[in-house]
Amino acid sequence: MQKYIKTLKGTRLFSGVGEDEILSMLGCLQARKQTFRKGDLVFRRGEHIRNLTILAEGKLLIQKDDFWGNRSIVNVIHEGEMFGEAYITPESGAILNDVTAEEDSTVLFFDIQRILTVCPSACKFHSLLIQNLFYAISEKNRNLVQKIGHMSKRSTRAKLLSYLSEQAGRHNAGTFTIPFNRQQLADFLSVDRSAMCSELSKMQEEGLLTYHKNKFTLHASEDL
Amino acid sequence: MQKYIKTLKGTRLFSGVGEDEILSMLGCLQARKQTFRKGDLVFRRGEHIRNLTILAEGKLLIQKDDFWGNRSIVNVIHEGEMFGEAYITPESGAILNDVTAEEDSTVLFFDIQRILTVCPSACKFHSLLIQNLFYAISEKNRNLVQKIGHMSKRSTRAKLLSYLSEQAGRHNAGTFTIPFNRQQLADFLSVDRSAMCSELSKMQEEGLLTYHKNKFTLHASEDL
DNA sequence: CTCCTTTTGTTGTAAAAACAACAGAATCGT
DNA sequence: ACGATTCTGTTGTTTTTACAACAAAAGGAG
Repeated sequence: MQKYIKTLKGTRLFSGVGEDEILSMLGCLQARKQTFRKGDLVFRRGEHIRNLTILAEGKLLIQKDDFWGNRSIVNVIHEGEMFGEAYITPESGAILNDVTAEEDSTVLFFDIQRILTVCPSACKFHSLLIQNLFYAISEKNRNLVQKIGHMSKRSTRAKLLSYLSEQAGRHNAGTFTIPFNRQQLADFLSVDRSAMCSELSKMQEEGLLTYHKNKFTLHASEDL
Repeated sequence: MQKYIKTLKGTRLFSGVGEDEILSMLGCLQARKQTFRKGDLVFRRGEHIRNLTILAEGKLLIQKDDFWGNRSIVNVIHEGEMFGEAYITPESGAILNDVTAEEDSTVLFFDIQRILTVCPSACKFHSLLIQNLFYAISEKNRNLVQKIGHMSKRSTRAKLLSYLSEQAGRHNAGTFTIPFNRQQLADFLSVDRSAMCSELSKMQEEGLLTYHKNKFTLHASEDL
């Protein structure tokens, strides 16, 4: 568990909390860890979630398959991010999506009640933790809204441009690497992979962008 | 302000808090109210949000227009719901969407820091309030994921069915009223209005459903 | 009630996406 | 290094959607 203290220090949830405090909080929050192999299911649709979970290592995909076999990738979870937290509340039913390990991954589980309940003997940093929890889930929320922004675009090209320019903004650079392969990007934007591939080709031909594997470079329109 | 105590009592945020306590908390949280006429902007894209806001009366739409003039409705806010909360955090920039009053509306503003900061002299129900805040924003999150579920469907028909069956589930009945007119429903699902209208016609013709204005009835497939 | 505005439904056409099938490239395990 | 598998790109066909233009219905204001 010690091994992940540094990772936790970098997470939204423990932001501002010192390593020593994190160590003591791990006990207070009844932390538990579990490892998953690539392809394993971390949560399965229909499961009831009782813990706050953080990805300590690896990469996860939140995805949903409908009964026509269409897969939709709702979100990617990177190292240090929290997930499944929206389905911990009493009024929420079971989780509606599968969470699968895209790489070998390590997940930490925390007792949510210990975080939400402010007892008199609370750790010194408890209040900060609560604030961080609020900030973290707010960020999730904003990400979902942004994804909706991409998906709401009418054409595949517009969806791609919306997503890619967001990524460029996030990396603060015209060149960046995306966390998806082609099929996954298509599933994320809810478009057909092959159609998306050919659209990417066209855009490259037209000089809008260049790409190789997952590395993309957007070209500014040189008009002035 | 007194007038809205009963409404507040029914909200997620104040769930479990008595009317007397709410009254005293209103002061503690520095509540402020503002009214808007139909069509007014409650928040404008680019604005920085500093308060937790609850809709006390009326109906709001969270929407975004891109520079091609396509409008996308991200969400509806009904009476008693919280909104804009994801953009209060320090790391979030300005809000990315417009929030407009779909009807004459009354909005209450609360000081978020007073909610998040657990001081020793905190109101008795403060801990409950924090828990409720977490639950409320979690619910928002689940709603966004559900919307993504609708939008991820490939065809207009599948999007409609996904949305309508969710609504049926929510109302726990095959007959229900949706909070959108046709244009708004199209903007919510990100499809063309006229195409959607004709798709609805076809579905009615095929006996899948019946509708009149905003009132829909889904017909179970009578196969057995 | 009547006019005016907004909303809803209809149709045809042009554009775009989904789908399917395949070839080439990259990656992985042994 | 090898074959097997997965990933990426290409193309042609079919289906669906967007778009535009208009008619019908509903709702509001005076």
